[in-house]
Amino acid sequence: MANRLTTKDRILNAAERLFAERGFSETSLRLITSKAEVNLASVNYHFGSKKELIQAVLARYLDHSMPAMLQALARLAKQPQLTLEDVFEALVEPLMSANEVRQNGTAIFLQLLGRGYIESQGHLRWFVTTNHGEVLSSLSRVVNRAAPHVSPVEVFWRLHFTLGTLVFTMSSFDALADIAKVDYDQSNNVESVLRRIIPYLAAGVAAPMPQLAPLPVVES
Amino acid sequence: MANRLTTKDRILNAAERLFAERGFSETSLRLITSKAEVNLASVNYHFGSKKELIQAVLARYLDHSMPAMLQALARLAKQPQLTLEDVFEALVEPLMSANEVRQNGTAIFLQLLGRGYIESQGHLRWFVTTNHGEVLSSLSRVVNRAAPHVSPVEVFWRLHFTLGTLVFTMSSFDALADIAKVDYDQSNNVESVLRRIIPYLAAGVAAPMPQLAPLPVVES
DNA sequence: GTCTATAATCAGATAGAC
DNA sequence: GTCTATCTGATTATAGAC
Repeated sequence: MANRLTTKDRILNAAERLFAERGFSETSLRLITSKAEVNLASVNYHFGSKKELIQAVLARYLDHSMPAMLQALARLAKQPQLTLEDVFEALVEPLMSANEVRQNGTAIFLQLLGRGYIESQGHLRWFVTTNHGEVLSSLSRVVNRAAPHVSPVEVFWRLHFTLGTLVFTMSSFDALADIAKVDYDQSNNVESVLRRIIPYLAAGVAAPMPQLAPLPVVES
Repeated sequence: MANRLTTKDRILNAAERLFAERGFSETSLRLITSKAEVNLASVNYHFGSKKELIQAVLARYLDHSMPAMLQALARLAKQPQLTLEDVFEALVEPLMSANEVRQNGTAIFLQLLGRGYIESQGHLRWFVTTNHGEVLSSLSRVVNRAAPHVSPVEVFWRLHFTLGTLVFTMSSFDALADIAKVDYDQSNNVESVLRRIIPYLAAGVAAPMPQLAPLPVVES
């Protein structure tokens, strides 16, 4: 034992890497336990089921980053003047703090989040929104104050557009960074991409309201 | 037979719906063939394997929409004056033309595309980029002309941010449209969301260049 | 082309010895 | 807590009759 992590932690560490890289359903418990060098049965002993392991992996990041997010948002709420760039800038640090959980934690966290939303593992979406919905509503309020010309429902849409930008980019981070290096000789790490993304998000969220023709009836 | 689609088409139709809704690996051939009301073995007879079925499903949309995209881009390239809103507006119609392939085709197409990129089914990424990479490079050129203050490498990043916005939003379309209806009493269909997304994308792509500190060595 | 039947594999979960 | 061995069920794919 001595200089070795507990079995539980070895499982969590191996699982989060594999889940982020390959997705939840593409990652078998057998693969996890072999990478973690622990016994297959230990997953069920420590976590009960694969579903609960997935939630435990995500919880480790959510419990760490969401409070940091809320704090940052609370600080922003007190600020008298507020631009959208300020808002998104302020969220980088809480996101980067996921690197304290683990090396490359920020990328892993955002990849897991994206996979959680997209693999319609119903239980995950429920798990995230019921435990951490406050972050989104708090963010909505701050954004609304920084961009008062954007209606609340439009803020709702644009924050989800923003989430899509973030998680998709992080899911493809390795491939995209490779192309940027090969085709444009530009080096990037997770933080540089996050900062590269900020002006894009800020400008997008602050864009003029769309002019939509009235909807025809029915259709979905 | 008479008034009944061929077995091959019945499989494609059932498969694309299920793949778009649930993802590729979460959709078994058994589920597909039962929804399509055809025999399980017919998938392998007509397509050879699940992998090839996935590619055939995507190909039907790519072969239809990508040429339309290229035409729209060619028209744009000839235009003397060009704004980014023009560019993205012009792409809505080719995207909506996927509805000619099938009811709700646009949403299905974008969901499939997103899942193809995110479920690291390596073969799919390769399949898409080798067959239709020209669309991206053509789009890059047009965008670069409409927003000359954005460097080519930044255009590269921002178009991928844009792809993320699109596919993530469409993957979550039903859930998001539900929330917009319940919480904000706002009805939406696929086209209205696409048009809602345009100002966001246009503003994001046109945003001022990021000011980045020089990168430290190493790190990924 | 379509069907039944089945092969071959792999998944998550568990019983029970230690 | 950890291990081996195994259960149970699902999956893709195929052989072979019709």
